[in-house]
Amino acid sequence: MTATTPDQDQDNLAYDVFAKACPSRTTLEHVTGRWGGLTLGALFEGTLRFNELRRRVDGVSEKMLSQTLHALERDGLVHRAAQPTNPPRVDYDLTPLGRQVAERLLALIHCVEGSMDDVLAARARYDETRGAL
Amino acid sequence: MTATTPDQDQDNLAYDVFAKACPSRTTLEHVTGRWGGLTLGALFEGTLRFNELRRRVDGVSEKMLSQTLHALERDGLVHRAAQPTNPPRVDYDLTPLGRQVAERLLALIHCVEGSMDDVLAARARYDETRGAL
DNA sequence: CGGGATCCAATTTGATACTG
DNA sequence: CAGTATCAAATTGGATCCCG
Repeated sequence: MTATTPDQDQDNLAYDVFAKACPSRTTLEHVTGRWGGLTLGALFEGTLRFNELRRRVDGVSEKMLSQTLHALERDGLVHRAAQPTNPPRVDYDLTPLGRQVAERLLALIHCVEGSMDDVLAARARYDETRGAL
Repeated sequence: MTATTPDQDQDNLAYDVFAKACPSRTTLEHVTGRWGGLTLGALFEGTLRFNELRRRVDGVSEKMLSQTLHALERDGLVHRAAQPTNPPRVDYDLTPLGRQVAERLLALIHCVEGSMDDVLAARARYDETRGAL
């Protein structure tokens, strides 16, 4: 491979989230957004139907779930299987790509959950010293 | 250490992001929020000053950066070192905890960046089939 | 049941201006 | 330089109604 591709040396910077206009930024936002992350997390455990998902992701509205699901489906992270029965039944599950992403996301989530004691302690300290000043 | 702490067996579910009222949810939002993630990512590479950070995180406003930084500092992920010089100089860097979290976050970011070709392809497919319907 | 469309309220965000 | 304060605009979020 000659030097035709500038940024291929070590970091694969074809897409850079730090750049305002990069599409990776919007995808990252779908993934890490308020509901995107929880949705992926829920689906990581297995296939779910719309209302199951809604119950699992505590606090999400129909609209937001629907919207989130569309974005994730469009990005190829979630697969939607609609069955033409009556009443209708639609199953959602992760694509292989979605599974990869969700894995990293869950690692992050668990890391945060596991550090909450430290976080809470830090908050208490911050609030104290700030009030004492 | 005796069995005084109930949830230490395997999953450490003392904090559950899926629960609406759990503090871990707010911390996760600070971390994965629009600017939190990019800020942590930028600081992972090294100490930065306020305006350096602002330049690095393309598109962030003063206000949002300031707000983001406060939240992350309060959560104990970012350390703020202000020097009483003139002009003032303030250095930001990650705490050990922040480093742990940022590592997972970057794994996620790189995973997404590395999958963008697939994502873009999926989007094109989605938009097509949708327009054709 | 699974959602789309709509309307409205609440939040978030971003310029801009100002301070130490 | 490193922020805070303020205000208006953009976005998000939710409740509701409706349809297949």
